[in-house]
Amino acid sequence: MPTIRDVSKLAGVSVATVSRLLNKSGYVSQEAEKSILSAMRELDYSPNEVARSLAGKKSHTIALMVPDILNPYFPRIAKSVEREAEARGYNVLLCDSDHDPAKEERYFETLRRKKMDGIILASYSARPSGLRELLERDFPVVSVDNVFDADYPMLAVTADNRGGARLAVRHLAESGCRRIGHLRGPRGVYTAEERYEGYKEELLQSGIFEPDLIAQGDYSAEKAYSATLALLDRHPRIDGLFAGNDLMAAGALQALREAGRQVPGDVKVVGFDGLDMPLLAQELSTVSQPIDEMGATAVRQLADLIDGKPIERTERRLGVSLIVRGTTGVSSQDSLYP
Amino acid sequence: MPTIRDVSKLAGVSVATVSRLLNKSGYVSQEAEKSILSAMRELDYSPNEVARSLAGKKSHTIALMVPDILNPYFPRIAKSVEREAEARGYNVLLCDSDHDPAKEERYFETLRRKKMDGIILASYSARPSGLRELLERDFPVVSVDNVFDADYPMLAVTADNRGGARLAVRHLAESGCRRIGHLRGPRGVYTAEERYEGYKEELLQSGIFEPDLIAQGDYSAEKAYSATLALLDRHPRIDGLFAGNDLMAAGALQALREAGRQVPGDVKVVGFDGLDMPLLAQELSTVSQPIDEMGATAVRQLADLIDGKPIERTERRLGVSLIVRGTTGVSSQDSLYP
DNA sequence: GTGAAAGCGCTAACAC
DNA sequence: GTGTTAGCGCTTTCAC
Repeated sequence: MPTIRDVSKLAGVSVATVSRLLNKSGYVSQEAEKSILSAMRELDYSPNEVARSLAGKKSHTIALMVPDILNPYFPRIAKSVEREAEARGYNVLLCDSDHDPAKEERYFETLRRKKMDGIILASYSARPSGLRELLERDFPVVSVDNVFDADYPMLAVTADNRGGARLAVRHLAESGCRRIGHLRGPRGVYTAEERYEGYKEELLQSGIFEPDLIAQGDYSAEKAYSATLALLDRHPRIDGLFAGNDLMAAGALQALREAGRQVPGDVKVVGFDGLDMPLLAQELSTVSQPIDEMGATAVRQLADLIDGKPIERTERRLGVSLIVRGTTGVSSQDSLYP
Repeated sequence: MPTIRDVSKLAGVSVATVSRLLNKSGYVSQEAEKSILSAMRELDYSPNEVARSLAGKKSHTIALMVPDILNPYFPRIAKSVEREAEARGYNVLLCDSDHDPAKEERYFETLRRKKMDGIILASYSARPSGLRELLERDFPVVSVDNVFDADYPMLAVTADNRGGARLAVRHLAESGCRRIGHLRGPRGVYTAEERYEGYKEELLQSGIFEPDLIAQGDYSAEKAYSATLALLDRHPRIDGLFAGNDLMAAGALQALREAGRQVPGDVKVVGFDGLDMPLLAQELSTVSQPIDEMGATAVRQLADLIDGKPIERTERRLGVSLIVRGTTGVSSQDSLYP
């Protein structure tokens, strides 16, 4: 593999000049530039980014930490993060913690060793100690769709979970539901708590809050399925259901179907996320998050952090919107496909 | 940040000894080990992987190139690749080409600069010139779910697409279908051609092959939706449909529903992939690929390539299996959820 | 405008 | 068993 030295020799200049041209730093005369360029072409030179990183103290790589890339929410995040990152000259290292705190900690150490320029944290484990250490070292980290407590001082990009939940529940109430259940996400997970709060607030305000209509889920369709069956068993007359995310809404729909409940006739259902899953997306009323924008915003914030630019807000909360479809009463014949 | 030199000083040994311990290469005495370990702890030392890469000629990172991480097939690949890679000490750089040849080429150049140890290619663009260059330089590359022609000599891990297609079509025929259509994948894409061939072979053998029952899709649900509507228009009496992948099957199901066709009553449908999408996975009969195994196998092959181990087979073809569910006649009440 | 040279933090001979 | 030292390929002062 040809090196910068080979190029400099062939071009009859010094490595410093080649480096200047490469990085567009400092002056390089027309003729020097010409001969360097042709030397590069002739040698098929390609700068060694590893050496650049070592000397220049920047790896031009950021890490994306997710709990499970199979959860369709995260490919959405990954897509937008990758896009924005690539556009800004960063590459993305995919870290799937697999919901395993040990693996996550392993990754934090790896990221430190690999001198990542920053981390987009789309994971939501409790209190990763590796993360605390990184933060103490002023490692640039931006959290997406999650807000940590004060022990973990970092930027966060989130959606308006509380407001979205209220939108969803209000819509159910306005559609005539009086017994509105909630299939909530895991305890201690920020978004789950926020959505639960929104649900509660709205119903409290309407005077129809009933704590026993809440079922515990873990953001997975499987758990949602069984939790919904149990909920139906306890409260056969439930007529509305706000699921903490679309995946759980899918599990709930399956359970409702098997329990012989008509949707939206007997029970109306609203999800959260606005994922674009085949079949599901045709039917499910949901609260849509601007996931792409969240990913892109996170990268932008991270890039500013890395560049040492002043950060105006430490928390960015993006708006959500209600999408009304078949599971709350509109004809399910409507198609998303053009 | 403390360096290996700081550790060696504090431990009262040379950097070489520390390096030996770090890499478990060469002998290190008990006492040296002890003092080094405590020095590391005291300094909170973390080896600089960038420097290791430069000196040691290995980045311990592989790239995963996908055309679109939003297509649910690719998170499956990503998951298994990441898992196997992490277990073997490699990290994974996510490269989403976005179906854009220019972006893909940009990535090939980047991967060369970043000294990736290898590439898992789950992309399927025609003839990337950047890839040819990498191959010429003996860059380790393993292709998943795709086989390139002889100009691109590399290992490949695929599923038995042809056999799977025959399984699907035979199942439709045995279920009583006589006019079996095919919603095929994009021209020139290896898996699409293979599945098409299998479809054709099986029907030719049964004596019910009819070329006009073939509709062109592009592996997306949207295109499948419109192509299916057009197909139904041309051939209202179609009674079976083999979709080239599950995403297209989803689009087809939507079209059939809107066209007023009963599934599986009027038309039976089989997909390909065995994706685990909410709702869809409850109903769709499909040919299941061992995606996890394909990803893991690809990483294993790649690791062997990187380590210079002898490769026994340049092409690995994994078996598939038919999963019969609601869209070919079994009660759609069956649930995948426990 | 350009070049010489000192690192960046680590590995790997090679010598002891 | 351990230490010395020459790189790995690049960036970046600092002179000229």
